[in-house]
Amino acid sequence: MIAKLEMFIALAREQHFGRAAVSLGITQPTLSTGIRQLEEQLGVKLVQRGSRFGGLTPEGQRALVWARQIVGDTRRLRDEMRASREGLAGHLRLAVIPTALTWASTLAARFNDRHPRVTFTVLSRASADILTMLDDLEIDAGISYLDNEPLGRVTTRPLYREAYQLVCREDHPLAGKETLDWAELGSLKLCLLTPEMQNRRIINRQFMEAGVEPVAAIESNSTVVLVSNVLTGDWVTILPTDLAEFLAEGKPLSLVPLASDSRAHEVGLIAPWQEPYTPVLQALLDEARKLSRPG
Amino acid sequence: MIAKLEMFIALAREQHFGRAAVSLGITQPTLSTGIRQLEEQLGVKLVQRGSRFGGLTPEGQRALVWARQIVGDTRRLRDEMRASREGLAGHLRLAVIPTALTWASTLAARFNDRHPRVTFTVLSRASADILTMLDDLEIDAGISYLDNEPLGRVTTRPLYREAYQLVCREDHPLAGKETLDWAELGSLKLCLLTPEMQNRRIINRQFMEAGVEPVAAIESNSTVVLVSNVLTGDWVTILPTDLAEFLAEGKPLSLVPLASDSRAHEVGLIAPWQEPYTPVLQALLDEARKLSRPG
DNA sequence: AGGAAGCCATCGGGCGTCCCGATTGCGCTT
DNA sequence: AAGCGCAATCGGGACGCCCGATGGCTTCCT
Repeated sequence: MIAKLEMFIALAREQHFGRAAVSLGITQPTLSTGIRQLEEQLGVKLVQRGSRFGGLTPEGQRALVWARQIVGDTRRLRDEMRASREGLAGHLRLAVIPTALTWASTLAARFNDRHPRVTFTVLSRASADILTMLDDLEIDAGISYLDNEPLGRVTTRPLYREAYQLVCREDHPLAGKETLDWAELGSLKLCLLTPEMQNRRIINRQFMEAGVEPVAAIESNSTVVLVSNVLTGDWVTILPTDLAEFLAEGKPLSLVPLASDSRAHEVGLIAPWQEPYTPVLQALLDEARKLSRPG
Repeated sequence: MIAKLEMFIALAREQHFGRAAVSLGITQPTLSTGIRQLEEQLGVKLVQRGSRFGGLTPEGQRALVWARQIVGDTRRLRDEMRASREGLAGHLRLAVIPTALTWASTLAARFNDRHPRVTFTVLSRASADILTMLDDLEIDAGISYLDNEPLGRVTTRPLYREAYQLVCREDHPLAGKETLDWAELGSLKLCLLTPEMQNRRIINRQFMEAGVEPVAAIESNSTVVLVSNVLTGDWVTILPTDLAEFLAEGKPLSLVPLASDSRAHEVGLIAPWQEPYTPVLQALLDEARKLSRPG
């Protein structure tokens, strides 16, 4: 039964019988009969079929909610029993927005310091992906913006509020200034994250509120691209403080704080809401609370 | 896996391998190996053994919480799919404190009127039993006192507040009085519920606060016994209003309201907390809300 | 102290179910 | 009309589960 629910979840995620089967390490016929049996046991059609996958039925949508809960709880049961057997041990999978990667690494490092037998996978993902990955049980927790997208059934621990810095070469005209207003950046050669990333949308909003409409001539989904671009020419970029300091370290770059928005965007740890918490996740939430920086 | 979790839950409930097996309709060896396999899969000893059942280990206690959740969600998944197949249909099992039985019957009747394909089992149980039966998934909801025992992870819907009446024969000296104080009952021949029932403990407290210490010469766990006793002699009993009116109807009995406690004890529907709710349970909670009587 | 009874673990056999590779059937594209 | 991608179906081998029988241990009773 639980195995079939896992098949169902994988199918809903992949939207494709073959890929779902591969992702589970089974063959397509096995998954096909598994789904059929699940439908028979529940007495409901879960999947719209017509010689290819055609989405979930409304019943399938509802069943998916329960399936995620059941499968998730089963994994949590296993995890907790392993923890009670081996002490705090196991593997935590995190997905993190690019601009919070340095924080994620700090969190993981501190946690591993305290609990050496817990290992980590840290993935860089867009904030919207993080929520679906949480739903699909692909990750155990995420780090993302807390105050924007509808979050759903999750627990959050604030970590910090994003403040932004202009990053430019040391020989750039703006280098060395004390602070800058967003309005002063309207005419610069900007390279920024791609617009599907929430960080970019936040920056866009800041510009809009300042009344300027900048052109990002170079876009990327990687902050490394942004910074290396700044190094090669008279480009500038805009990055959150921590990440800016990290990437600029040891390079001929200058950071200029940007006028900070009083209601700056809050970034924090996001974990599935559950009752009770497994020891590992509880410890991670505790660690995040310790790490959190007011303001 | 789920089957084994059901075995585990049954074992925890029955505290006995043989009885647990019988309650599941399987043989004792099957249950025995099932538990062993569950322990192997989780890598933890769940049950204290020594040629007979010796209770759960601490890990077993924790695992039991998850097991109940997983098995409960699985049943809810099935229920909801059946509901979507056949409309609101199914079976609801309620456990109800004896003094609320008339309310339970009203609730069940109204609900069945609106949703004819939902059938009911209504059990009369002590309030403490109701909570363990909820935990053990033996019932879907209960009706009990809301403001006394620690309730745990449940949802509640208030139904009414208990007010008490003295029940006596029409030819009894007290018959026909407007009201009575608890203190005036100290010397009467009382028959009351047995002390393990919470209703009796509430009544005891009322007496204690009134400064009298009555002797219940006849005790029973059935309100029918109480009333039939009142009928046969110069006994009196004390019952909540609704039940008193119901049992006294058509009999030569007289009801006298007792000075009501301002913080009278609240009685209501109790269902396991869950997210989301199944359609049937949601409908029951809605019905209870409609039925609820302020005051 | 000895016998009996209760309780849980283990054993061996029969049956059901699951999984896989191969193949078929369907619909869309070219 | 042919090709291709996708999901369903088929047949066989293996694994796991359940049962009845049995054994070892403890506890209770006499």
